[in-house]
Amino acid sequence: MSTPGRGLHGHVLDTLGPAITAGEYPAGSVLRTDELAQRFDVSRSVMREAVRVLESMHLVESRRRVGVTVLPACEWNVYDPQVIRWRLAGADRPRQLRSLTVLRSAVEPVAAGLAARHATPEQCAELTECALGMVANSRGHRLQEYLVHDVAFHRVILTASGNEMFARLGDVVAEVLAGRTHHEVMFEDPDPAAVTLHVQVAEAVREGDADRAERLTREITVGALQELDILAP
Amino acid sequence: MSTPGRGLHGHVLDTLGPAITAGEYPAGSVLRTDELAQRFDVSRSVMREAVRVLESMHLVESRRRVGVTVLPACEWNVYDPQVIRWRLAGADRPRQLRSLTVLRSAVEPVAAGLAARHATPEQCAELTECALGMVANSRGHRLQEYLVHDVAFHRVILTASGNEMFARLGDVVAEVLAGRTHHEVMFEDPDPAAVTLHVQVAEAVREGDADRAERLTREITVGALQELDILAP
DNA sequence: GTGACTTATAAGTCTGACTTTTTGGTTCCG
DNA sequence: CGGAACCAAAAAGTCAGACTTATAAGTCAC
Repeated sequence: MSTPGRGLHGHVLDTLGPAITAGEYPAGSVLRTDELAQRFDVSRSVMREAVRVLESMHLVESRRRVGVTVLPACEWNVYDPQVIRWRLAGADRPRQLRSLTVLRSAVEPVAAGLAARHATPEQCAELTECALGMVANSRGHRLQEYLVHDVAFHRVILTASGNEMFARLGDVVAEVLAGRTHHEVMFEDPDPAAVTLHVQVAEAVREGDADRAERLTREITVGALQELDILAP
Repeated sequence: MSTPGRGLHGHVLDTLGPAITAGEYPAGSVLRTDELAQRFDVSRSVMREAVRVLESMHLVESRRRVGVTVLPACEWNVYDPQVIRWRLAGADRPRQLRSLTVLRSAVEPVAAGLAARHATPEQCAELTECALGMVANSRGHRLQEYLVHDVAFHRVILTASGNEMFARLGDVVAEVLAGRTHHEVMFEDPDPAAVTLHVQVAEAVREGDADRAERLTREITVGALQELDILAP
């Protein structure tokens, strides 16, 4: 996915990144650039570039006379799309999926409210189209087609909010929705109530009703939380 | 701040990063590694490491026979703390501050609600202490001392939420609060109502009243939005 | 045991030669 | 005139090796 194998250092990252985020090297582990270079059969220059990238993600720290130290998970740049992808591909996928879903539940309602205020006519149209696409594919095991429209729907909401930080979460939401469809629950057709909510959100945004858009989106995200059993007992 | 001058490539980044995020090189601009290396008087290896880091932040893209192309702002990893710092230090500081404040307004109330459910006794105590510290420094131009406790308060909330994604926004919130105190409004003592709200949030969290904690925190963030004139007419 | 000194180590840096990919032009044929 | 195949240049990518620098850790004298 995304941009695989953009050079040798990319290949190294595709191996080291997942290994570190999966906890294969516990925090405090020390690696040596030269040894890694040998192990991956690349030159030191290439290895150094890879380490620099890991360092910019705060996955490791490089210090003279010590080596490359793996940092504790609380230091990681968990918003880096690459890190998110690595973690979703690894062992703590469930944990990551929960974190992201909680984040969604905080952000998307507010984004929907803002979208109701700022969405352009084109975005409103697109939103309606997505909602209709969801309806059209909500029955008969058309999960793949449903997913496409679902992802597009949430992307438009986030973009139309006019907030760049929200907009950049589009990929994250896409990943979560895709993950839900492919690996987790959802073996049968999507919940009709959720579909209806999406249609209503599109309505609210079109009519510029920020409060209603926010409230309805909150219902959607509450549903997402419940699917993962994230709720007070 | 943070980790300045961690090697030559760090110095290059400290110059190139701000320049790019400030829009000094418009999207699509093409740079050449060799030329940059000459300009910064470093070897190509060092320059390449710097470019790799910028690439991992999606600020630039490096392609053979083309060069290093500056990417449009919508591609940037705007959650990267380094990128946030660069942008806050640059020309679109106001815009960045608004984006972050809106993000806060979405995240913090939810985080407070979760904190009410998950906070340990120690965190509750710390929270109360912070609130008291805010009260104690809310009068008599003790802005610096007030800020310290304010930042600590929000950090505890985000951490106590138990969500790693929220916890990592501590630095961002700190940056926003500091920015508000130093550069923007706030030449006089903080709003007494806001101080009271913080005390009440601490109460609500201590009592495990998630709804109240969320509602009160929402009031705090609404205040922050209003300070920046972000509200519907 | 404490402090100053030494040493070994691993990252950091630089240089130069070589490889690979890709673009844009050129040529040749239909 | 237009398109396909070809070629050459440009810039990133890779590698190997020599050298520098910071620093953790060990050593020794006091």
